Amino acid sequence: MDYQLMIAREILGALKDVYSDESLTECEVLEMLEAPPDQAMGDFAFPCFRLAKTLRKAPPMISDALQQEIKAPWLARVASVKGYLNFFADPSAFAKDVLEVAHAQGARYGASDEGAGKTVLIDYSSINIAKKFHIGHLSTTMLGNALYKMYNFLGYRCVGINHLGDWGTQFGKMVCAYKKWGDRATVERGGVDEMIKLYVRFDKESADDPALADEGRAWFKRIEDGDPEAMEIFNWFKAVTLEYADGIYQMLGVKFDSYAGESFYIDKMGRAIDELRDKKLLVESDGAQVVDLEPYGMPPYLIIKKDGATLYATRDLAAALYRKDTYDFSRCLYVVAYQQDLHFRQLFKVLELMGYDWAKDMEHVSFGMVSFEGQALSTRKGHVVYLDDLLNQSIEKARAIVEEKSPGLTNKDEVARQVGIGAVVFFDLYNNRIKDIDFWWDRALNFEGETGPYVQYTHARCCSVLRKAAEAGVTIGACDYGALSDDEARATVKLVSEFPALVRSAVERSEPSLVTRYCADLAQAYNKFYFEHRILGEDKGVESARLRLTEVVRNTIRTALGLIGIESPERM
RNA sequence: GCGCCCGUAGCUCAGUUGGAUAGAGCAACGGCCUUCUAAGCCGUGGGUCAGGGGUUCGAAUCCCUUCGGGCGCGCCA
Repeated sequence: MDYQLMIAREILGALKDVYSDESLTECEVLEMLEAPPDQAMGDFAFPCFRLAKTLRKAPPMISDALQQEIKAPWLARVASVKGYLNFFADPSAFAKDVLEVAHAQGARYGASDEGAGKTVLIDYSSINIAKKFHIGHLSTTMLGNALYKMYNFLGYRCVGINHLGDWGTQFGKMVCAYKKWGDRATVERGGVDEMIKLYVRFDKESADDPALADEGRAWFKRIEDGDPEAMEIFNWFKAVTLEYADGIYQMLGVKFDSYAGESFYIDKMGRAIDELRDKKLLVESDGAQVVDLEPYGMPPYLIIKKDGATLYATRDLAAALYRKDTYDFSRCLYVVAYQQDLHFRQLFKVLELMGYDWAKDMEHVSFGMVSFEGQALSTRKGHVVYLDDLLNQSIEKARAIVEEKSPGLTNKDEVARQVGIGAVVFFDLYNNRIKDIDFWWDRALNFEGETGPYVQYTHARCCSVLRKAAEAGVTIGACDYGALSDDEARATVKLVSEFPALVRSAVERSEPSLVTRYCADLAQAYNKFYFEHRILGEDKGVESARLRLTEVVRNTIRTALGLIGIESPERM
């Protein structure tokens, strides 16, 4: 039963009976319902202020009158307070309702098939070839991963795309450097680090050797022309980078359906350019071909350079067209840092000017910058934190704590990995994505308070209670839901009831942090409940109800953590 | 110079899209394990919601403005 809907109907009925007012729709009343700031004030609230105008009565008079009129067996009481109509659900009936539904749906609680038949494209992580994975790449990777799982949870078909940065003159330089100074075995052994060394050396030496720079450009030309030797080296570099990245993706539990990156669109740009030309959108400006966006208050979108070469923007446009043709998406998300805000506004506008109404289905899911101890990240200055270092340190710390607190565990390595990585991912997804993150080791590796380990710990604690119950031969029988009328249980049940709506809200706003916060809130509510109330060994009905609550909380935490890409160990 | 974003407790941040007394965590101090995991729970202190004006019954939230910070503004990606 949907309490908010039932309450909305009661309100509508009372409005009709008392004032013969039928100006509000069910939907509008539902929208107006809110939660009181304090649980003691009720479970749901209806502010009567907006009605004052149409009814020409003071809000407190309206709430008083409506309060007199509303009675329902599933409502413990209705209070009229300063213009608010506060509804108290019968705690027993409410708990029964929420927990039985959640229990019945199990791991599917909160899920749906509302997205059935629709496809969502998510462009995230999008690493560059021959570059290391550092903390600056974590947000796009984990945000995209979370959105993928969240949309999936609601029944959408998702396509995760790692739009590789695998095109540009720098790769000519790299191949050139390899030909000059590199050898197969060294790169094979050193991987990406070795490629970077080659690139740095090339950069240094070409600075005062124009001939070398030309040579680099020539090698890129060979890549463009599909020269076998150049391609072999280039593709090999790509494979090595992907293998390295895959190690990190595996640690993070991240997967992609496509690795079609920039190079994939090289032969697909012509169509985009032709189309722009046909639609008379391409104009010449200082020798370059651009789409004029002046009427929309934006700088021109550069499609072809003076020298005839294409740009990143050209490939992004080609990619958008290709993706729509190939996947017929209903939404297409770009999980990219906010620096590229203008670029995407331009891209979407150009698509709109091309006459594609699906431009409105595209969204730039932007997020903040990462700095390290107050300073901008800089690979060149060595002012970076590589992701494998971060994850490994976190796992190491988790391992030490597991060793100390749970020496008897048989799967310490697995738990340390789950907790260590969970801490990092939770930290990354904890704040609104638009916030900049200043990375400090002690913050990222904090395992206390509102952190991943805290939530995982609560999950393990639930598991432990349920395990103890099973070991003692206790099963969940008829529940005395009246036993869940205390403040702690009510708060916990309320949070459980809010989970399905919360997931939708997180998807609507492309904001996984809502789920992260929710995990912390639910864990906190349960921990308070756990501290105040004995679960095992109580009267059968009470014990059953509390076990049911414990089981549903465990499931909900596991589901919620799963949505943001964090595992839930059963012991820790 | 122009555009976009941000400014809430000492620090990091929430704040249900305009509602009731602005909340968490960290840090500090004090308390709680012979009973279900103390990676936990409770308590104390801490606020001109950057400043000013406006709209509204009602503003941290919307509008204007000033200040402070970040990012971006053609041949990189």
